[in-house]
Amino acid sequence: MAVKKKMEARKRQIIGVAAKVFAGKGFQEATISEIAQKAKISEASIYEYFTTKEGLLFSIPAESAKEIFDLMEFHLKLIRGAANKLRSIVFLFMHSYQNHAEFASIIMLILKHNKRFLETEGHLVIRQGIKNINKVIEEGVDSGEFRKDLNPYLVRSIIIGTIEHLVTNWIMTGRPENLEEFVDPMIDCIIEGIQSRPSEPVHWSMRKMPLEVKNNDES
Amino acid sequence: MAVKKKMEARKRQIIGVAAKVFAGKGFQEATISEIAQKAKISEASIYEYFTTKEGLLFSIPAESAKEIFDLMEFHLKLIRGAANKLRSIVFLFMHSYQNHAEFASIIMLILKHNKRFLETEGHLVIRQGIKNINKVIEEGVDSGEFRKDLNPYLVRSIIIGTIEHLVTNWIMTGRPENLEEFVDPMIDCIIEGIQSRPSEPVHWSMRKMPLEVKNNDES
Amino acid sequence: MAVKKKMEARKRQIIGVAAKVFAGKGFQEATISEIAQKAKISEASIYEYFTTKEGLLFSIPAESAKEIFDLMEFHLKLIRGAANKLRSIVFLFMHSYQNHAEFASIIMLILKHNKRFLETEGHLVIRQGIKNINKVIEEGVDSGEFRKDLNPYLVRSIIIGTIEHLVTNWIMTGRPENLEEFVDPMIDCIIEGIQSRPSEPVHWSMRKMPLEVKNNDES
Amino acid sequence: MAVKKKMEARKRQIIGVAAKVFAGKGFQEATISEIAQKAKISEASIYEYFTTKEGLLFSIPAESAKEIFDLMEFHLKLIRGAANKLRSIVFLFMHSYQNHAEFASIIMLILKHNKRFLETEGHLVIRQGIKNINKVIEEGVDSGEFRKDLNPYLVRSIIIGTIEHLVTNWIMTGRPENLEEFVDPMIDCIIEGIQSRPSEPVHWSMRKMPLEVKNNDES
DNA sequence: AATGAATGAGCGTTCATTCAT
DNA sequence: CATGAATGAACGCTCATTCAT
Repeated sequence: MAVKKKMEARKRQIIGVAAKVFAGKGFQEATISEIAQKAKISEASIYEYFTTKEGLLFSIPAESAKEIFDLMEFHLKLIRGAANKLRSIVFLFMHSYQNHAEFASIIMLILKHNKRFLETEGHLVIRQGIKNINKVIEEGVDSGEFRKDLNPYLVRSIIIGTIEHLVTNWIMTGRPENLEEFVDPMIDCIIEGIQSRPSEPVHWSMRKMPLEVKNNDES
Repeated sequence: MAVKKKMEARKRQIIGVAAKVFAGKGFQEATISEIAQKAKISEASIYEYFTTKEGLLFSIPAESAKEIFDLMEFHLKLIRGAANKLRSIVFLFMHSYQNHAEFASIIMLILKHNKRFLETEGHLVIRQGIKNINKVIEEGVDSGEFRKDLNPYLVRSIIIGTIEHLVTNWIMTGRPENLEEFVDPMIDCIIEGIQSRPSEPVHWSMRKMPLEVKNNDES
Repeated sequence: MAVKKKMEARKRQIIGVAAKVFAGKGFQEATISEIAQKAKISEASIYEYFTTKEGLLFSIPAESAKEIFDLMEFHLKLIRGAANKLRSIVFLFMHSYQNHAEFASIIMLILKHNKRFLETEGHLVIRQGIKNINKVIEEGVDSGEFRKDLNPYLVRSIIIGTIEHLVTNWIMTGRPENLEEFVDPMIDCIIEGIQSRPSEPVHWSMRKMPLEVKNNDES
Repeated sequence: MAVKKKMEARKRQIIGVAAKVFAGKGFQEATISEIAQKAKISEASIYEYFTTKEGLLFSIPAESAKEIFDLMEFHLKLIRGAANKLRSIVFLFMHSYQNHAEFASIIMLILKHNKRFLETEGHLVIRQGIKNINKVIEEGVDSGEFRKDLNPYLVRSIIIGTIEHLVTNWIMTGRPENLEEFVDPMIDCIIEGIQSRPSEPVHWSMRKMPLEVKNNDES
């Protein structure tokens, strides 16, 4: 058991170092040699824990992703109203990416475009998470909070696409400094649309319920 | 003149082949050797036209992108109303990507994440094109068609992010088969929002106006 | 320890093969591939021991040179008289080059003209050795054995230049077969000059003190 | 005829440019492309005048060498005394190298070590010139000016070796700045030897006939 | 005579991966 | 469990040289 623990710890350590290196240089530019050096381990030893370089890459998001989506699921149970749930989801994404820049880099710049990753367990977690978004949208439609004629796949694509675009831009250019500040305007925009209206009745569900009242202690 | 033409033709031919290969295998997986073979040319000759493998890659979008954005600019002059213009823009993107799958692959899966590409002339064209979207949004805000409190960067991000997400998904999974059918729902969604409303007055600008029939007489 | 030894042995083996190949074909004409083949090792393995082809080249003289110059220093301590010391030095050079033709080739035909080699540790050893010649000349001047008005740099240049010329010629043409036979006439010539004299008093220091059991019949 | 002239001029121009490039970068680092560019000619055209890159290299010294050795022959006829003739020869070499640094570089760093060059017409000229030195030495021996027991090959090697060493050092390090100031001390040294003598009878031929005002202080 | 275009032939170097110890 | 040592397998890129025009 202690042995298993140790192995798990070692594995996590390698993943941590690999995440840094992959995020910094991309998959191809990164080398096992560099990862080994920075993890103070031999190259050969890395192959004791991971079958290939790509296998190591694919192992990176598993934990973080699970963490995020578990948290998401937890939050969604506490919140009422599809709009507020969406806001919570978007916030959680933005917050997580903002505070895990390496994770964000790896997801947005490397894994998102790797077809082999799609069949990975790491991606399974992500797919599960995305289903939650679908569920919330459908919930909103069913409850009458959202328009009946919505295409949930499209709405989900708008939400995720926007998030990914903002995060990718943030990674590539460094701007904007604070991703979270886009959460509210973004949700507002998606909920209400960009069209101006004579008189805008504020639906109850639009009352912002700030997420900030959570303690987010990440080391 | 004929000489120049010939060189240009050769160059274009190489670009065409390279686009296919890069789109099919990604940048790293693709080899100059394969491109040369398929272009029925020697590897060395490729280096007569392009300085490096990456230089060749960066040369691919230049023309197509310019074509698209020129067309976009042309259309935008003919269309009245910011919403309709946005619809036109989105349609043009979707249509172009749909009909240039390789171009789409290269942009979405390879170039979008290459920092060196950002400083390329190919990217300059794209940046110019994106400015047009900004302009349309600002125009809509100024004319009162859109809400005054919009953050144009955000709106642009929603539009581009959504497009990129849909296109990327389309490339990665093969579905949905028809990108263009997303144009109207997407624009509707973004303009009106996803919120259901008691009575939804249709703003004049929401009247769908097919792109092909220009000249919109708003009586 | 045994491990270190093995690596060192391997390294030396590669150096040995490389010396042969470089000496035979010159630097550019030689290929890593050939060296690897002859050393019965993979090309990649060579790069485990040496960073570049040039690095491998530069590693060749290090040991041999050190050996020679150490021996020189040892001998110089045993010999009295600057002239005899010079004779010893020249003999040692000629003897070494004669018996290490590859080493001679590499030094004379390849390294001597490589500016990057000047900043190498291998060259450092050589510079140290040359300093010894300077010291002997200065010693001879100080002791009155040599003329007071000598320019030591010039004298050294005469000695080294002559050696290099003879050795280079020997490498390039194969003649003369025996380099060592030039040692005595050369030193005599440099010590006494080529001028004929009415009566030539033999200074005590000119008594040849042979390094080897050479028969020097000075009648 | 005018055509021939033009071709000759063109050839000389190419040689001039090639000399600069080869001297500056060495044979391997130099490229036909660079030479062509600097000569404002196409690469292909160079091959109208020279069969190969090496052929071009070998063509460089022909003229300059002939010039020098013709001049040498001319001078030697005017001078009396083997020692003075040697002085003149050495001066001519040093002077020529000093004033044709590129020529010096090419001879000393590139051609001297090329076995194929030995069979070239360019080398023939040089061999012819060197024979003159032999002749002078033999003349000196026959006339009694030099010792009877001299090995002319050795003496010649001392002279040429020293020159080559000084020139090579000058090229490689940039010092000493004035090669000519070595002529007198060098000849003195070789003629008289480095040995100090109780009373030095100055042979008439030793009267220095300074070509330049010496004063040789090199650090 | 001049050259634009094309290429054959190589080569050094990198790295993920394996395996005996 | 850890790793030192070895390597197979590529690949991008360079350049001297050729030849049709």
